[in-house]
Amino acid sequence: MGRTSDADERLKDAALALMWEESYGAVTIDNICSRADVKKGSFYYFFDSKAELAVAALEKMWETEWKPNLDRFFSSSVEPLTRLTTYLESYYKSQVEAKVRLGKVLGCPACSVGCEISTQEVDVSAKVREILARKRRYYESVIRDALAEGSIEPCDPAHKADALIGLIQGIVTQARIMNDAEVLRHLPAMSLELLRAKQPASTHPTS
Amino acid sequence: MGRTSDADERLKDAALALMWEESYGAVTIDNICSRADVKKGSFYYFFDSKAELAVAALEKMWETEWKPNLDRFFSSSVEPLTRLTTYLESYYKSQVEAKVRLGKVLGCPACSVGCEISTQEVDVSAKVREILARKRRYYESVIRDALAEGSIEPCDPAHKADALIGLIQGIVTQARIMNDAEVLRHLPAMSLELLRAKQPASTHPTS
DNA sequence: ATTTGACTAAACTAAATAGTCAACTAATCG
DNA sequence: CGATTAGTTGACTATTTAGTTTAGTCAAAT
Repeated sequence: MGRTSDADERLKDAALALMWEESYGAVTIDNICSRADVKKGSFYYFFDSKAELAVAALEKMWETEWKPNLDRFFSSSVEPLTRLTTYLESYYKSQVEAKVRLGKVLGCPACSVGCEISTQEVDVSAKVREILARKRRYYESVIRDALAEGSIEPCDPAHKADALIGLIQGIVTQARIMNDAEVLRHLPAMSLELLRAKQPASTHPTS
Repeated sequence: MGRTSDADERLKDAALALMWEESYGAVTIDNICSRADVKKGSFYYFFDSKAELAVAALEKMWETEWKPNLDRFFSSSVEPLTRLTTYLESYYKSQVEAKVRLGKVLGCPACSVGCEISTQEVDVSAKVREILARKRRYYESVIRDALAEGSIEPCDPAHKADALIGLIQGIVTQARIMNDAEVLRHLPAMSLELLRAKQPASTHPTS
């Protein structure tokens, strides 16, 4: 009953976008409200703090963006290594697009925000870790499937996943720091090499 | 003439420590002043803004910490791959120590701050990039020397350096996000594997 | 020893920011 | 319809923050 609203959704969208384009600390509640076209009173009607909104925004991002996207690319019907390379290629493209649209390479919001606030905001950190752990499963299953299929050299899947995640996150962060999407261009090939893929696998030519 | 002061040095030290333990955005000029035991009037006597101080603090960090440390570990008198592994092992130890001392894994200040402010503070970003580029040379020369020596499989040194830096930075960031220094434990071994070192090389047992 | 310039102290202003509140509006249900 | 619940608004306070000012202190060079 009563009236309904999507102001809370607009707030989550605005918060995510601003934290991503700038940083958690640089964004104020006023900024978020004004971008969402919501008054401060309404903000506090829905959320108690910026941290609480950030947690909700990250969860929404997972549910509406990351998960659907990952499910699409990491479908079991696709060859394991192809899941990975097509995903990373699309990642590269999306960062190129962001650079064109905003003049900035934004990288990964979970990693950026997580790195920024891990020593401060406990709840936000926990949500970031949770989301990164969910994403990890996709990578790990690629490795297991590739291993079963024999398309990569034998290895310990958990350790390889650590290394792969590290490499990807590191290169993505590098791209943000350098504000240069081209850093991401060789990421598919780098990943395959890290995994010791037996064949070149279907990656599009990369220079 | 006139008197001398080390207030500016204390400000740089305080700024670096705070940005590292928390984040660039979470730290205020008042925080820095109070940690450095310097009054705001003196702050503005030496620096125009937090950004300017941050640039000076990062440069000081390079000059007094990073460079001496890197020169020590990456001495040409040491076998190329041993330079890398001993450096990474000491990195692991220092992060374990930070965790004990502060209860927090801090990661790399240049990467954390760089990632946080790359879309906002132009001057600080430029300094971060400069410092990361200087550090890159040490990695690249390890790769070239290892290649010349035949201790790693043939590769393109520049591309390998990209991947190695990505991996290291990614794992270090991961350690900060997870607040878990153990993430760094296998970094020496991971790096050797990424480089395709021909022998196990002198790494202490890991796992 | 005095002068000069480097530095400090503390109190100040102005702006930004977080957070509150009570009155208001609109949708829904009986 | 009118009552109820859900959401909105703008004006409000209190605090934090950046940045300024001015008078004064101290150390070194002459």
